[in-house]
Amino acid sequence: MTHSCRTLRSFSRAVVNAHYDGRMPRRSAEDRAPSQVDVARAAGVSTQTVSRVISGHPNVRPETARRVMAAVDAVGYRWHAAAASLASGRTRTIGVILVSTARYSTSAILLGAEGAAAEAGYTVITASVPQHSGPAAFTDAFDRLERQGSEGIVVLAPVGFLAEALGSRVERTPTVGHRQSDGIGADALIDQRAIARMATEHLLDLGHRTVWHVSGDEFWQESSARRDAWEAVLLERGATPPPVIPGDWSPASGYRAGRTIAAIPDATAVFVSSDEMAFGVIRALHEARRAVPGEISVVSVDDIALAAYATPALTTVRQPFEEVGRAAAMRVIELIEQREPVSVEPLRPELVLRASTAPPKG
Amino acid sequence: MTHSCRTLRSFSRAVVNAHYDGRMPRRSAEDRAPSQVDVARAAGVSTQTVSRVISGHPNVRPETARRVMAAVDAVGYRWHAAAASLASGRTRTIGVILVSTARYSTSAILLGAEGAAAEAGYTVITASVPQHSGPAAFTDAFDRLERQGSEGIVVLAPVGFLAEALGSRVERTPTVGHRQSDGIGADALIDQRAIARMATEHLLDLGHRTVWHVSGDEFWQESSARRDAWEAVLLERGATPPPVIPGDWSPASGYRAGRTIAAIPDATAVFVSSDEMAFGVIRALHEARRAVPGEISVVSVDDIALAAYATPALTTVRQPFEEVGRAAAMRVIELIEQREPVSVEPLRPELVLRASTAPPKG
DNA sequence: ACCGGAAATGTTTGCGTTCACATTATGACG
DNA sequence: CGTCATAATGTGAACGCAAACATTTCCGGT
Repeated sequence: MTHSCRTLRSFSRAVVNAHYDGRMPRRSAEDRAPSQVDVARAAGVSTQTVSRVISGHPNVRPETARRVMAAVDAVGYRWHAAAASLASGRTRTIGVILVSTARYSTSAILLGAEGAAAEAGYTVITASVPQHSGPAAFTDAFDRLERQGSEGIVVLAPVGFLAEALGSRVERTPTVGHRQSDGIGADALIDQRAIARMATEHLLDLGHRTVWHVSGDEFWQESSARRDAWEAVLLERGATPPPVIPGDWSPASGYRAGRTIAAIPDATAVFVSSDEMAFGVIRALHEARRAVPGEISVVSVDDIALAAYATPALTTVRQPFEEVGRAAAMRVIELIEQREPVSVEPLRPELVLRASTAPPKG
Repeated sequence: MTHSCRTLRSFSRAVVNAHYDGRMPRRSAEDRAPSQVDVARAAGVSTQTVSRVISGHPNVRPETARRVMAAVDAVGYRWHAAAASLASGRTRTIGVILVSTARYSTSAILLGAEGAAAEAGYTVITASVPQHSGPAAFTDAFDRLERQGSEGIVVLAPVGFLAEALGSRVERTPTVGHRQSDGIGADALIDQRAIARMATEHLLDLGHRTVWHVSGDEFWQESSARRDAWEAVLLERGATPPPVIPGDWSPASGYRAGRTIAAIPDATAVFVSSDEMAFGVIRALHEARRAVPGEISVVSVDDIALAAYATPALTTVRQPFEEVGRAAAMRVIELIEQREPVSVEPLRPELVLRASTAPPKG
């Protein structure tokens, strides 16, 4: 790898390709892969007809198509995506920006997006951004995806500064984020406030006087959205919102929060912003001999596969992650193809009742 | 979407593009995006020089490079990946095939691969395959990735039939699987037998007479590799291997297995093939009033974030998922660039001692 | 048999880049 | 100060495909 001209650093990072590594000799005419020209010759038709058959155009006689496909097999032809992109101006590729923290939700959303994209004939390329990155990392990732030809981009990282970080980029490349309030042209994929509302109301409905809250990583917009909604519900119902106990999505942070809660004598109900944190919370409570749900009820968010196998099994608000991914991908594709959205309904979270909540004692 | 010629179904699925959806008008000369020609004109150099600057070739005078980059900014030039691919014959893209089940390991490995690829200047495209798919789904995914220009492919699905399903494909496109025994040209990324060995020996060393085993989904080669090694260790140490209790990686299957184990009076130690299943096992044991690790020790595999927050905290054999992803990506890239492997060492699993194992009573 | 319109196919051109090779500038050395 | 090697730049062509447009074939209605 030879890099030249460090002085260029100050210029558009969006353009420079840093990975020069020697020339690649052009293949000689003999060992070149067969092209549509070869197929056309073998089938006795024009290259255009070959192109039409390959890309599924109508108006080709079945018999001709059959001949062409036979020729394809005979010469071992393989479609060349790059050439097609160059000629057509289309790549049928969407980019996904994800934060590089391994989590169930990450893979579920990505899988959903990939599936939906594949069904629509699109390919997904990914770019990851280190956790807690600043705006620059996001613009870099965006630029990388754009340079690879993404016709649209899904940002699976609802961070507050996204809209300003991306700036005018979102005008030339359709972009979808998690949330409407990102201001990047997408409808809300899932109503985070509804999640917090369902969780908080569930605890209040059970008879708890108030509900404590372990929040997620402040880096994520979900965290503040849920916190705000939780607070709003409490005020609405005449309860006093206790101070927020900060978390960062990790089980370890949940554990720390759990120790805090265990030390609060009159705490009887907690709304924890993720299942993983809830595991930590419950373990801390357990170690402090505070029974769940006997003394303290816990409701969380996500409904990961393990939620049902916590002790006690977690009552949680399910997020349809895969659907979120599907919806995001479908929405960008609609934007790319300038179609009307099939659905503008936000996805519905769902309260899954299990064993970690109960009415307060007495 | 118009589809024609169903009769073509029988021909190479590897070639046909099913997603014709009307023509896309070619953009007129005015609103066409600026190309290297425009930059060259603005900078007063040849397009070749522009190309050299953009792609980081050496042998360009710094002053010239600066002029070119200024022109790039001035005209708003953006590099066109497809055109470059066509001209150079290289796409700098690797494909990843993954099984569409959302799991921690999936995202961790993928993130690792994406990170390593990005560092080497490669882009990652993904194709998912439904869980429990037959060979056809894998070849389809492989073909999809190839048609998009993947220069190499990472298969994150160590299924037994991979080698035969992929057939000669792996000769033209460098392919890396999880395991050496895939026979698809990759070194073992992680030694599954070592995992089983560490887990089993740990329990035996604690003094247990024998070790029961809850296996993973038979679809995955890991399952049988671990089962074989577990059995081998037992025989080696003069213990009698009890019958395998089948699981499928899910917590629910672990729970079922746990109920089975709870009914076996003399079972004192279990090697569970994944942390998620271990949660299910432990819960079933707990419900059956069988103490862990008091009566029954449990050791599992993965060391997911939640492992430390199970009750009791899971003793488990950690798999370095992200490193696996990195190694896989680096290995394909080495194959693509025909370089010698930087390292052929398989990744080392690691036994993480926590609270779910103990010596047998008495 | 003739006509007209649609279906089927062919011809030409251009997409934006990099390669191979050609040429010109630069600088080290005798 | 001329001579080379080497660095720096330029020229022309090719990459494989689809768009646009041109042409031919087909077929139903008269």
